[in-house]
Amino acid sequence: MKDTNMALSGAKAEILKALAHQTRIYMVEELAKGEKCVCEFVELIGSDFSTVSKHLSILKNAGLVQVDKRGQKVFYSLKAICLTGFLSCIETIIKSNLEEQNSMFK
Amino acid sequence: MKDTNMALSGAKAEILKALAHQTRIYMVEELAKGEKCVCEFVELIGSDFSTVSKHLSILKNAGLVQVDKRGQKVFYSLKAICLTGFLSCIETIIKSNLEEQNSMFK
DNA sequence: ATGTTATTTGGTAATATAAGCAAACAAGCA
DNA sequence: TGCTTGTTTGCTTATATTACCAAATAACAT
Repeated sequence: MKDTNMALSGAKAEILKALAHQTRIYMVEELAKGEKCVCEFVELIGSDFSTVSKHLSILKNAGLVQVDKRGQKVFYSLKAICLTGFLSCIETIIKSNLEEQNSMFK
Repeated sequence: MKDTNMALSGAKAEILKALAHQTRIYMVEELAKGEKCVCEFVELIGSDFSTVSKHLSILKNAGLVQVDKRGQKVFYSLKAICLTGFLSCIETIIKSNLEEQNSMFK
């Protein structure tokens, strides 16, 4: 095992882990449409402030989103724009998986 | 919360979870160079057959890799080609994160 | 001052993931 | 038959993640 390569893979895994959660993917997809404040997410997702805030800080710490405080509110927006193409790759995979499943029943 | 959107995000999360592990990212990156048999991974990673086989089956079940049995050996190759661009997006994020950390000490 | 918006910490409890080991099982090769 | 290569299951142990609740703290607005 080449330690340097494995370490790099580990760093990449940390970022992917930040994204690999139903709620956080949903957040990123909502942010792809435009910035949102925390209160909007609280309403949209239906969890309490504490939970929503934790999810957002995980995305922030991974460098995937950025923060802008304006007035009383805190707005989050997408920082890593390439995430959009990223998620469309995942959609391609999901479609491909579904097609294979369907072809098993023909 | 819109249930249909959340369900889709959940499906995407399942695929990302399959990838969000140091060893499995390393495997995908090795497969990006070309196919490899299980025995090669066992030597490369240094875990036993059981562990390596489990990781590969997680990638296979997520639809990220495909299998080709030839002779005594089982060869794995990358199925979702878009994963390459995928991982380069992650690298961009890592570099960006490092630059921000560095600028904090100037 | 008071209310709104948000973050962070601490605690509990449930669930998920991971690694290693052992062993059973299967397929191809000599 | 025996060897190599894999897969799968069962088991144990350790660690991580998640959700929720409560409470302290902070910034801004009225």
